[in-house]
Amino acid sequence: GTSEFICNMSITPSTTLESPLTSTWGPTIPYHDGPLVMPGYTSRLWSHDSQPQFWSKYQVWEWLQQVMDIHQIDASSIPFQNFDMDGHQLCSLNYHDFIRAAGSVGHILYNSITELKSEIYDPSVHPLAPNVSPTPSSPGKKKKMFYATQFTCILSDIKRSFSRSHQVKKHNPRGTHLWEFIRDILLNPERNPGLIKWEDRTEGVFRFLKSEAVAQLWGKKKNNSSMTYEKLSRAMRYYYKREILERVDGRRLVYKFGRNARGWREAEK
DNA sequence: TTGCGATTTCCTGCTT
DNA sequence: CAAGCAGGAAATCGCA
Repeated sequence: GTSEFICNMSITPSTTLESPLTSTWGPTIPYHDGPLVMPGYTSRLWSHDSQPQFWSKYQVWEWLQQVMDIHQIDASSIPFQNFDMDGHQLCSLNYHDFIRAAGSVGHILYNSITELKSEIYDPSVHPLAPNVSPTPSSPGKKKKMFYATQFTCILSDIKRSFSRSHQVKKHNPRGTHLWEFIRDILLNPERNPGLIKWEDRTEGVFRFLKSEAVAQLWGKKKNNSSMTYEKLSRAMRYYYKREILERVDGRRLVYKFGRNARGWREAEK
């Protein structure tokens, strides 16, 4: 096939709509299925390549989403509010803390963060032919960790491709659907510049405060500069039939999450 | 290449 | 009148 050069991470100058949201919600990174597995797959998922110790709260939250996604676990199965912390705090948690905070999923999260803390990935190194010295300041022990990490990556990839072919179909990675995009804005008040607001948090009722701004942001995510609230709302209305949203009549710009919308509740034990 | 899901685009008509 | 809301119909796009 034709191979196009996709320039998707263009950094646009600040506009009135520019917000912290856009800097971390870049477009999904395209990739082709190369060899057997992809090198550094895990690290590639994180747009923030910084060390977890320096993550912001939002990055921690993003990491949670990614880990849950990789392991095909529904995001609503763990209480995200237990991870309302920045990277420094996250890194200070021990194994039992993770179990306490996330139950059975705790060990997965613990393994992931331990892995990320232990080594800096080098995506340029192919795991099947790792003949590059890792980092300047890491002799023997760290080198071993490096290979262990790469091995874990391979395992993740295998697990992932296995899941892909044998488990529940998953058309899009988490966060690419409109309702998830909306939900994620709602769930990050500190990064939500008054775009959408909860009307009834426990009932899942919310209202657009800046409808066109949200549409622009959505358009930006989809690389569609001509997105409007008019068109976005049509997509929202399609969700009624699928019960991802419930109808709220009489109130303009107000919607409500339906039974098929996941991960918006604050505490479901 | 085809099929399908999830929008995107456009539109007519109705409501606030 | 300007925004929203309702849906139908058809076009797109990415992915399997």
